[in-house]
Amino acid sequence: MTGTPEAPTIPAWDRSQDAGTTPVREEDVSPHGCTIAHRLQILGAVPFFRHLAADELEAVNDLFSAFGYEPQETIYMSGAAAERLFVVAHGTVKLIRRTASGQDILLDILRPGDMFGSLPELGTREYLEDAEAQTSCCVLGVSSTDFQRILQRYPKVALSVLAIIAGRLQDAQGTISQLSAMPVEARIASALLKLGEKLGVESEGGLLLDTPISRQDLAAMSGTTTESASRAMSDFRRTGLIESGRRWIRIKDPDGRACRRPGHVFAYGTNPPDGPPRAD
Amino acid sequence: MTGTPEAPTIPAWDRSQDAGTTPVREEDVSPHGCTIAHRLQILGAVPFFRHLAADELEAVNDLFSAFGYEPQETIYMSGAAAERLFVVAHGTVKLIRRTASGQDILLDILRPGDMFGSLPELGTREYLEDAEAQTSCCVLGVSSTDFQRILQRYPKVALSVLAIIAGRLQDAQGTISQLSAMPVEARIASALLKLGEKLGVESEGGLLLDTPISRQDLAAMSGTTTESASRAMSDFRRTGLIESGRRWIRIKDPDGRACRRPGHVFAYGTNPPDGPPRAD
DNA sequence: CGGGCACTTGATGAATCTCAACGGAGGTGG
DNA sequence: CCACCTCCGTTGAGATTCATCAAGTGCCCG
Repeated sequence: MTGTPEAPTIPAWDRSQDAGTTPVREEDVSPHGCTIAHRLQILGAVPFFRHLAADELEAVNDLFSAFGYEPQETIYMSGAAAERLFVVAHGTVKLIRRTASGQDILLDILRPGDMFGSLPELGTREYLEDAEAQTSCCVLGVSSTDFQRILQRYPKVALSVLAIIAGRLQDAQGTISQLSAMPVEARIASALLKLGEKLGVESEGGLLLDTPISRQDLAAMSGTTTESASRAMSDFRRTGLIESGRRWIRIKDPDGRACRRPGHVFAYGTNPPDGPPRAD
Repeated sequence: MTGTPEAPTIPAWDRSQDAGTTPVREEDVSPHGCTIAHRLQILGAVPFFRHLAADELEAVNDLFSAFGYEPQETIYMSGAAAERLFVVAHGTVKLIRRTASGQDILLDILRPGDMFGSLPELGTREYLEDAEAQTSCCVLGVSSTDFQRILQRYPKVALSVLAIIAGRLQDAQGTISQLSAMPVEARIASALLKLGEKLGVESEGGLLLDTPISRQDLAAMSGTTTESASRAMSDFRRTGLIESGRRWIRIKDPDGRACRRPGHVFAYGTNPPDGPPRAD
């Protein structure tokens, strides 16, 4: 019993606005966001359920349950039995690996429509990472066995899930090569761009990361310390590449009109668009 | 046209034995290893085709072609159109990301039965990594569209592939946390244990890595330099943990009777078996 | 028998972690 | 509404790991 949502905690819908001087507005999570009526709509928008017929979607929907979490609350912990697969409905969720040395690694930040948790037929019977609510959020959960049945009944869903997981594998491999080859400042820049693509919303002055990202989050994404992350961010701010404050960040020139020049730190993309210059 | 095996190169079956003082015997790759007759047997042993009926397997087999490569030969390069999926039949294959800084990252070493290359329905239309023959090897290739059809026709295959890719994602995430959190020596030790699990064969005196692994390979797996890898290996050798020579390695105590004690470098496993000790 | 490659080892310096201290924002309780 | 307190972010100085540069050895192959 270590955080598996068998007995879902009370949703914290009544959470007061966190925003002060922050330009980041908290995702508006209202109680009816997870009512049975709306879950259909949410599941229907999930990439791998998109192609299901209405009645099929309804059948699938019956297998899911909703769970609410408040910020920083644990959804599951590594080591717990991996018996459930989740889909984010509202808010954002962090996937974190805790290492023996006490250092936390932020593997991913998930938005509505993203899946996480246990994948069926996977050898592992335990979660290998922690899942934690980053914002006030609502997730839909299905048992592994039920999801397994869904995959068997609707092959197209299985193919979509495969594509998603394969994409994540590619991303992870990109992260591996960055951790191996790039200096801290470039890794932070790369993390910012990745977050921008994923969570950015256009605002006057640039891409605003629409969820509270701390220096520690950036450090945990980049395999460094909060101090180093802070130093890099200060540099970027001084150079005018970003604006930032307490748990909010705006990337001033995401498209790289001024940034992605060769030699510049922001030139490091997530995936090199063209063939890498071999060093023969 | 940059290395896609449209026109497969001549197999180099006649390659003379590389073994000198090395205890690593080259995989015995004979020409008939890839004859049509034997391909059925090979494909039937592939994890995700194992459950196909004989006639189904035969139909699938017809879609594959065999390609032979000699050591260090490129199977495909990153940036090339990703239009083919491969399965290793004989030998071993390295997946390598080449970074802009010229540093190579060794993502994986693949054994017979392992798949690599393009996954269908995946957004990417180009390979993101290089695939290179590590030993003399034979691979079976199928076009992405044909593989897509296979997946659609045999849902069980799709589920198996999903499980495999999901497992690789977990591994990759483990690597990420190691690169982020562990010092060089521990990363090398961890790489050795991973290789041991994957490529090790019992031999008197310990687990012998049954494929030629250079210091540079270890460095590229661990995100460090050949010099650092060499220093770590020298330490391990002095401590009696391993034996090694020119492109061969024997792990003397893989089960960790003497090694996996707490505090020891070899205590770092690939995935922590029990809940991580939080540093609260 | 010569050259190249894999490996080793040492010295140096740069990148980055660690430790430490400080300022401000936001939230809490009086 | 103000005082306090905690957490986030910042910055500096010192310690440390690690990459880099530079030789040097032995094995294998041509």
